[in-house]
This record gives sequence, C-alpha cells and structure tokens, in this order.
Amino acid sequence: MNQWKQGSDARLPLYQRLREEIMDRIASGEWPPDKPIPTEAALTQRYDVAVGTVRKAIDTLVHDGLLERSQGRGTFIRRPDFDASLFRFFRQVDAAGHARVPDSRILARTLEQPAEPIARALALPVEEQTLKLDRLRTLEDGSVLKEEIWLPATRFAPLKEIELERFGTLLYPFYESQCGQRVGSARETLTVETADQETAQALGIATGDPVVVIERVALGYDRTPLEYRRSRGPAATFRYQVEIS
Amino acid sequence: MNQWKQGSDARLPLYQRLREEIMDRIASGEWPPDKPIPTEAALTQRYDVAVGTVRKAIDTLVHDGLLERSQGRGTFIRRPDFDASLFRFFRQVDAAGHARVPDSRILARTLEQPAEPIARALALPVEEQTLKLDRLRTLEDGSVLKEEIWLPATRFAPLKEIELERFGTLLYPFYESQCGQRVGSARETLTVETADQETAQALGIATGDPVVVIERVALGYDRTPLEYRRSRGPAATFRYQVEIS
DNA sequence: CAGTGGTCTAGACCACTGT
DNA sequence: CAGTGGTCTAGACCACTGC
Repeated sequence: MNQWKQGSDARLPLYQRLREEIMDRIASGEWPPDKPIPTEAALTQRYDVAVGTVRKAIDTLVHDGLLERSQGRGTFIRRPDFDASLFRFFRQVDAAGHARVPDSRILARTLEQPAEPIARALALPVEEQTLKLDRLRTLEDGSVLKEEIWLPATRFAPLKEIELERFGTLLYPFYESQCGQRVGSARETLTVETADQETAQALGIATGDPVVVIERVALGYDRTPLEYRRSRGPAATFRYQVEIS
Repeated sequence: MNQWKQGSDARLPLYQRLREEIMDRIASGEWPPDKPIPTEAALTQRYDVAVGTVRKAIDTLVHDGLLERSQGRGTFIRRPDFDASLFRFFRQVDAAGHARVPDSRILARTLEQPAEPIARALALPVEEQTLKLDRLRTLEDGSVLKEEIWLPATRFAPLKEIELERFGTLLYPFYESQCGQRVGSARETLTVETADQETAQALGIATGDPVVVIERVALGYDRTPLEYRRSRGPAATFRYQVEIS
C-alpha cells in the first residue's frame, strides 16, 4: 500500500510530504489534466494515511491554485487563471464608450538568436534558437497592444510550418494542441517607458506618450520556461488595483 | 455555553458562521489587538462545537490575513502587511547605486471641503470637512514621492493641533496613538499620467515625463474608510511584479 | 511545568453529480 | 443509485513558549 517516493524528508509533516508527492505527479504529467486525480479514498490507501491528512494536503494545493475541487465530480488539475493578468487592467471601454471585439494578428515570424536577457528569461543557452512572433492585439476596450513573443525553437518546432492565419486569438490552447506544451503558471512584470516613433505609430498615440510595458514568462507545470513575451500598450488606458491586508 | 449572536444563517456550515462571529468580534474591537484571542478550547466551549470546526474557521481567517497563529503563544489579530503595497515597487537603488535613508516631511496642513471623488472614496457627505496633509516622501532608493492625504476631520480632530514636526515617518501608528484609529486593510490603484510643471519640479524630473499615481483608501477593521491618499512618483523607477497561477 | 497551537487519526453523515 | 467531495465530531500525541 505504501507507495511513497524516495527523498522526501521524514521530519516534515505527513501532509506536506503528501503535497510534494501530488505536485510531482502533476509536474510529470502522470495524471492527465482533463480527468480527476485519484479520489481521497484512493490516496488514503495508496499512501497509507488518514483521510484528514489527504484533505489537508489537497486543501493547501487548492489554496495555491494548483488543484480545483468539484463536489460529486472529483478533484482536478487547474489551469492558470489569466484573469489575474495585468492585461486585464486596460480600461474596459474606449473613449467613445464602445466595447470592441478583441482581436489578434501575427505580423511576422522569424528564427532568432536570442539576446542575452531573453535567453536568460527562457533559461536557454544563447546558442539555442528562438522562434519569434510579432503580434498586434486589440483588447475588449479597443486598446491596441504590440507584442513580441519568443519561444524555444526546438520545443515549438511545429509552429515553424503552420500558416500565420491559423494561429488563434488564444495562443496557449494552440501551443498545447500543436506542440503539447501546457502552461501552468506565469510571472508578469510592469514597467513604464515613453513611446518611440515606431511604437507610437503602432499604438495610435503620440511619440513621447507614456507606455505600459508588460513582460511575461510563462512556465510549464514542471516550472520550465516555455514563453517569454513583451507587450506594450498605451498607459492612458491602464488602471491596476491591489488589496492590502 | 451557546453564545451565538443572532442573524447568522443556520443553513451555512458551522465553521462559516463561527468565522463571521470571530470577524464581528475583531471589527467591534471586543478583542484587544495586542493580546491573543480566546484559545481553541475556549471557543470550542463558548460556541459548543468541536475543535476541528474551530480550527477550520480560524484557518480561513489566517488564510485571509486577518489572524496570525503562533504556536505555544496563541492566535493574534494581524496588522496589514504594507510590504504588499505598490510603493514597494519603486526601485531599490538609485542611479548612483546608493540606497538612501527613507524620510518624510509634512509641507502643509489645511481644512478642506472635499471634492466629490474624495468624499466618495471616504464615504463622507460633501459637507463634512477633511483634514488635508501635503507630504513629501523619500523612499529607500532615493525616489521622491509627492503625497496628498485626506482624513475625516472629526475622526482625526487631535491632528489639527499637533506640530507638524511631530508627525513621524510612519503615519498609521501615529493615527492609532493620537486618534485611536486603527488601519486594518487598504486598497491601492495604479495609473499613469505625465508630469505637469509643478509635479515635475517636486519630483526632480522633466515636465511631460511619465508619473505613476498610486491612490490608496485605508479602511478600519470595521471597513470604515479612514484615509484617502494620492501619491505621485517618477515612473522610471517603478517596476511591479505579479504571479499568475 | 502548564498551556498553547500543530499534526494525525478514524469515522459518521450530508450534498452534489452523473448515469 | 453509486461515487465523489463537504462538514463535523472526538480524541491522541507532539512541539513550542513562557514562566
């Protein structure tokens, strides 16, 4: 019954060791993401602990956003929630009060030797090639974003061939279906700069106007960097909110 | 033994009703903030539930940041953690690589009839007066912030008399000691604008340079708005980060 | 040493989901 | 209806804190 892996520190509380076990299973892809993970009863038997301990381990993972429970159906591996993304904070309505349809267009695709900061963000050796996408996005409010996206070329090889029109508005499901690469989390960084002439033109603002720069590193469930993205949008339509407690 | 208050919906799980009870006690100030709240055993008896239920209620409150446990000492009401504040994201080091000593100076104190948006943020009728403070802050990195602070004048009456030099760098402990007003949480909003001449001069940047505006509403433990604050700092030294999962 | 929270167990019963 | 997670109980033992 006792199917513990090696290496977990026996001094840690049981529920924490169990938590590590479950995270390993998720990272390794051992449990398919569209089916429930083993039931509480199954885990209880497999690891020879009490239900309460299994519940506590799962509780912490639910809390950290890795799992999601659904009464009567089971416990599932959660997809990251990009509602928390900084992109959400471009204003919901444009100057005329209209909400426009979000849209996305790939302008260019090139193979590129990554510059040092990009290679570092992707944890790639600089010799490795990246697939670079230039993209123009329209958000719900009509704001325009100019995006540069770098992907490790070997991992995303299939994307080299596919026609640009077939890239959808949502890239992550596309990565998953075409390349089997699943995004499990991401880290975003916000800074502000002033628009140079080219950016200003693309965003429909004046040169020198403030621009919000959002950088994102997207990671797999095993924490491998999968995508590095740098997006620029007009700062005038940006409004971000935090709760402190 | 059964000391439940009225009004809690009997259809809710016990631990959620207990949670509400505890939140009420905190909001009402019934439990002093510097002493532990009643022990698990005491709550078990007082509300006639099992320890596990008390633990679960407290767990959720710890998780939401209202309480804080300390093994062997007890469970305490937590103070809000302003490390989560957006202010933390002005760069840690200035252009010369020095870290300077944070500082703060009150430039002016006036009684003001609040403009409509400020009255709304403080949930005050526009007839109510506010005490307005103008303040210049230096952060660890040497960035300068220009701050405007509005307080409900009646609630903060003692501050009308005190000499400006006696206002410390940290205002919240000062509010508490002088006026008995404790801050329990806050909401911050970030936007970007360009510096007008006056702001540019105060911040030591050029007119038209981008400026980060942070608005903050600070609330008491009972969710009453206590302070509205609007701060402006140079956008060039600002860098904010979020995790998505 | 007494008192506190932390971990772990064992099991009852309820509520929801899919068939 | 069978199977899943959700709530609640009761109690043992451990680890830390302050006296």
